[in-house]
Amino acid sequence: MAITSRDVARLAGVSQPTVSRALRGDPRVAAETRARVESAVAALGYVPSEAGRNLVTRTAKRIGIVVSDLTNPFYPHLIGPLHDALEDHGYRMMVFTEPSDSQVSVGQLVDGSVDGVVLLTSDVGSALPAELSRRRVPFVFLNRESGPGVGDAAVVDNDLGGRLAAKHFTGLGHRRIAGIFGPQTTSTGRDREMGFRLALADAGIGLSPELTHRGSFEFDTGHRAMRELLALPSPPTAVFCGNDVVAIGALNAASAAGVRVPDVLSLIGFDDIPMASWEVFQLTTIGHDLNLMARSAAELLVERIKGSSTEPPRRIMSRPHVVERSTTAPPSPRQPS
Amino acid sequence: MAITSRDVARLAGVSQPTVSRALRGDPRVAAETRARVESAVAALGYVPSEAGRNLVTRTAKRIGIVVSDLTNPFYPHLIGPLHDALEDHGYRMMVFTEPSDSQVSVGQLVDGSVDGVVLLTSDVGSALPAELSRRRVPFVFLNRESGPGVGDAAVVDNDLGGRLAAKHFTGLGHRRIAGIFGPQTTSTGRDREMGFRLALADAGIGLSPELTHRGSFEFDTGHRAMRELLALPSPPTAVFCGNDVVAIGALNAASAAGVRVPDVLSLIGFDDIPMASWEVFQLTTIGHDLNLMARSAAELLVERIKGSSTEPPRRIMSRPHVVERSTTAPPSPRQPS
DNA sequence: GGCCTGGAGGTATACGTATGCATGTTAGAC
DNA sequence: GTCTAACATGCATACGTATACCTCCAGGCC
Repeated sequence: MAITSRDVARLAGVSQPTVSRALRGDPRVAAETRARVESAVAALGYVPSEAGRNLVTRTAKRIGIVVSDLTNPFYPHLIGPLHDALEDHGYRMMVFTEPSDSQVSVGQLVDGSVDGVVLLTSDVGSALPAELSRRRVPFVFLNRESGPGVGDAAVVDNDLGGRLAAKHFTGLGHRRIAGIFGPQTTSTGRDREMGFRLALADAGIGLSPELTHRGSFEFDTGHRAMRELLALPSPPTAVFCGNDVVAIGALNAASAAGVRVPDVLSLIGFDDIPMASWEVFQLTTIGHDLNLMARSAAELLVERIKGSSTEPPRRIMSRPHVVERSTTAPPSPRQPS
Repeated sequence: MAITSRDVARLAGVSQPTVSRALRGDPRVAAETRARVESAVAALGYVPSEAGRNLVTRTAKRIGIVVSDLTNPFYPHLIGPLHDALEDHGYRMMVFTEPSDSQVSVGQLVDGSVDGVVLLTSDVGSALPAELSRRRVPFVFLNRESGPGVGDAAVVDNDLGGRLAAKHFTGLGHRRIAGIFGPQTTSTGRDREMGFRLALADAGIGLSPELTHRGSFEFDTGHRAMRELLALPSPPTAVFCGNDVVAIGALNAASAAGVRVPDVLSLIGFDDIPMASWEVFQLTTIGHDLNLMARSAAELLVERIKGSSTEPPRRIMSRPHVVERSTTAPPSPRQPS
């Protein structure tokens, strides 16, 4: 039914392998022959079957992307650049969305249908990376990692980011400070919290349990936690959020409660997604280059695919910085510090 | 290098075809044999090569998704449910992102690497659907369509949605009304504008050029257009936006200009994405079931793949409704109507 | 003018799976 | 006890491409 290279060969009056060679740019085929093949290809509208090619080359030119939730506004900002970077290398993108790594059907990643995998939402200690290693399927962590030295990774210095947030708050004079952190089971959640806590401790400030919230990196996490924080007898004057999406949830809860930001409440997010700069938010945040991080992951993965699998893991860690907007200010004098 | 069904066969003491049959659930293989095969599979960690399978079955169990921009907050709300619906049918998802249909490399869609295609961002008159038809690659339009009867489609009644918006405005007493529409080259942009204009005309209200803006369905479109509308000597009291993302851009511009919504300005969006219900927006909008629309598209496509390609195109059109929140109110008495 | 070199393309085959057909074995029927 | 049918499995092959290897031919060199 479909047109094959054999049909092209017949029309061009050559053998099937010559068609293959002509199309792959093999220098051994004469210019005149190549032209004949190409016109036959055009005449028939021939497109090489990738199944045939995959089988013989043992290569799919496809990369799997494992991500837990596409509707979270954060991930598209990584997946977009990732798609483009992979495309530059001739790879196409297959998306696998499951609530957690452990629910990803490993078979789909090790059946040869992808040449490599990008892990966006792996938990600490996830079994998936180990499984991929065992099967010799190249992979790279992007944004999150499941542990040190497990594999190539493109991440931001989360610890430093947490510290920067803490210093920004303490520098403004805040002392009653809260955190709405990401899950302890994620490297981003854990490291940002750790950096934040350590830098607060340097300033002699502790983080009591009532001022500590944790949850997935979603709008609702920030929204719910902020409601609870505002209901405290003595609410915090400053809140650090695990990422921008959480911060925006918090900001909405504050807005709903009629709490003015930054007058009575300061907020810092993390990531500097485009939404953070929208006028209604003007979110002060810990920024880093998402685009670059995604491209770095693509580069790491492509090199891992090309190179030997025995090279030690590489880690590209970018440096975050404070992006000051309008959700941070000195604590209100009305509030006792 | 990799483990093949032949290795499994050797270990289980059967022939390669028996392994294939055992794994595919062929009733002709004895229970005892099946058990032996299965334990050999487990012992070797065998996973069938999908390239081999694809070649012989002429099927990839993969669906291509063509979308112009993943970072637009709207599309993930379709792609998420779409992914899940396709997965329910055993299909995996390949994402192709290009600024426009015409830049999608058609070869990647007709080389047998996908069994069908979902078109999310086709322009009116796009050549891609025709090309897919010609190549007998099943496809379905989701949200947008390139023309009537071109192919299966899951869409919302955009014309009705536009009418509902107009009626809501006129019902509140607005007479100086503006529109920030989507591109005329998209079915959603065109039909929403048409319905809106027609219903306004029914109420004896025209839409002058100065009150008509158009642009892609992005934040910036709404933002820029709203700035211009607010700079008019006599700004509109109500603005209908092509979709929620545009409306949120407009809302931000209004916020930046210190224009109070809905006191002096009413706004209506389209789609009712989750973001529309955030407290800082509380956007009145034309709602419909995005989840259902995505699932409908998946069903249409799967049936098209299974069935004959000669059946006439089917079109599932869902009915939108007004979701009233806090961006609409009667026009301010200060404003001369 | 024989020999060698290199260019151009053909021949044969492999990739890993699924399946039509042939084969062998066993049990049931008469 | 032979014949047959049904069942379980093996054999052969096809899917469409890429590539190692071989062949053929022309031209240059001595």
